[in-house]
Amino acid sequence: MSDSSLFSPVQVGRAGEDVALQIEAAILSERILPGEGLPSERDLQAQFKTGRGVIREAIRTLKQKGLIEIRKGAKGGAYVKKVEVANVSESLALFLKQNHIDTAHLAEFRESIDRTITMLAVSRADDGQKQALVMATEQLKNFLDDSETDMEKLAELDRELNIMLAQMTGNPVFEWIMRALQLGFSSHDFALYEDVEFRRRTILNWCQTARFIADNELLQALSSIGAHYVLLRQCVDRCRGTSTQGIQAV
Amino acid sequence: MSDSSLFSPVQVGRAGEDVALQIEAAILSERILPGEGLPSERDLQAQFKTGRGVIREAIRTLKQKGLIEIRKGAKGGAYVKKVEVANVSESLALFLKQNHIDTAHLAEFRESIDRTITMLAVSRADDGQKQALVMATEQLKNFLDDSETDMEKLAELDRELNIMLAQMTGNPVFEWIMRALQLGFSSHDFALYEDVEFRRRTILNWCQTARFIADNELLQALSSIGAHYVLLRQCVDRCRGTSTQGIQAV
DNA sequence: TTTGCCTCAATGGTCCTACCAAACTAAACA
DNA sequence: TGTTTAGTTTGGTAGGACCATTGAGGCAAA
Repeated sequence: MSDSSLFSPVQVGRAGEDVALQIEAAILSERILPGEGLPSERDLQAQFKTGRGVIREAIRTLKQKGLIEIRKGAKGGAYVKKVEVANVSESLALFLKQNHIDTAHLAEFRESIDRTITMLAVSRADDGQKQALVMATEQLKNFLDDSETDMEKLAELDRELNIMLAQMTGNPVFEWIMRALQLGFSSHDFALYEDVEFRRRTILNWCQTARFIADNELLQALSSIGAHYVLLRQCVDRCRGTSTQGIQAV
Repeated sequence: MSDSSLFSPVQVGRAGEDVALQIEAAILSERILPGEGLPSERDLQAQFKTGRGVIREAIRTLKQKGLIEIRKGAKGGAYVKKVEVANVSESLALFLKQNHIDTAHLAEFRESIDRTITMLAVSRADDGQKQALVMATEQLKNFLDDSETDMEKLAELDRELNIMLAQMTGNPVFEWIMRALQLGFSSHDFALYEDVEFRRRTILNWCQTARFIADNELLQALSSIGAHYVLLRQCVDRCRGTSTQGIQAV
């Protein structure tokens, strides 16, 4: 599976950490490439001159970090893989959840990211991408009058739209941040689509935004983004306040 | 340490995952609060009706996630703690590193964040905070003509400045993102301070930016932020290109 | 009483051995 | 030739044993 002289026996204390660090270093320095497999637990046990439990804990750590995946059976073992955005978002979500993030602060952050993304998308995306975005928003309209709404599908579409927009910046970092944010707390966005009236407005707002972007109307697109977050804030307020309160005009 | 009926025995397959999930759920639902301790490994082993190895692997997973810390000896065990930003940044750094992020794309993202932060800081921070920022930048000047530069100290100052600015937005999300970004790849920024000429310009740029912010000169502050990234790009180009190439005028 | 030392028990860290379950391989067989 | 079956590899689990660390409580000396 892999070279034998890559690792050295463990010295003192926290052997598990040591093993994990050595293997992680081997992966990060690309001495072991994604797709390749580590030696079996029993082989590693021999190479590191340690107990199998130590190896298993190290493997566990690396798996948690997203650096490897584990397969059972013959030809099984730990296989190096590329770290996925999902790992970052899980970590982020955990942090946000345990630290009781104010949704208003989160919304403000997302709004700022959205505005930046919109600016970059308008100035960099080609006409094909912009048309594709408009097309995608048109699909949303199918959910306008659908009484028995498939929320799953709707949320999925919304997510794809956000990511499509992020991709149009030509900068993958924005796409990743967007994916992390989405995975982290899509729950908040759900609220927007739960209520019929908010759903209608949100969908129409998406269509409007896409059209402005396609027409290179930056300022109007930004304005439309702003309207989206006005909707979001109203929705959050409404869910928190007296639930029978009516929707105020935008 | 903790209630006895919190957990239930494990059923099938991946017992370790199951245990980890149950404990994680108990932590996230705040049935166990930060500072409190989990039962000892041997107690958990009894409660979950499983082997000690399984418990240890679960504990390892939670430790990696940053949900608990582990102490040895009497009164030792797993203690619940708040997830720290460092966990998010480590995860982020791992992702960025293994996916070979283009520094130009990263810089663009950081620049956009910096601009947003600056806008919010100018409009929300009180005069005290703004003065404090100016004061802090003045400290940088001590490093202007210092021949034997303490890079550690300088980098630390730079980091604190960025975080101070992020705090001035009044939105903790920006502070956390900034911390994550800093921890993730401060290495790139180091380059700016390595070269004497770049260091001089960067320090003066910081002072300028702080003054503009203190004077509520938003546009000029943003312009100054832009200049910072022009410097950064030049520096990166220079390091990548022929190393003897001179610094072009800004 | 106070201080310093010592012992002891609790607990995580490591090692080992055994067995089970899954999954791929190859031989045996129809 | 195609299918079934037995074997082998490998991770998953169980349980026991011992070590190192650490905190607490007791004991003795000042």
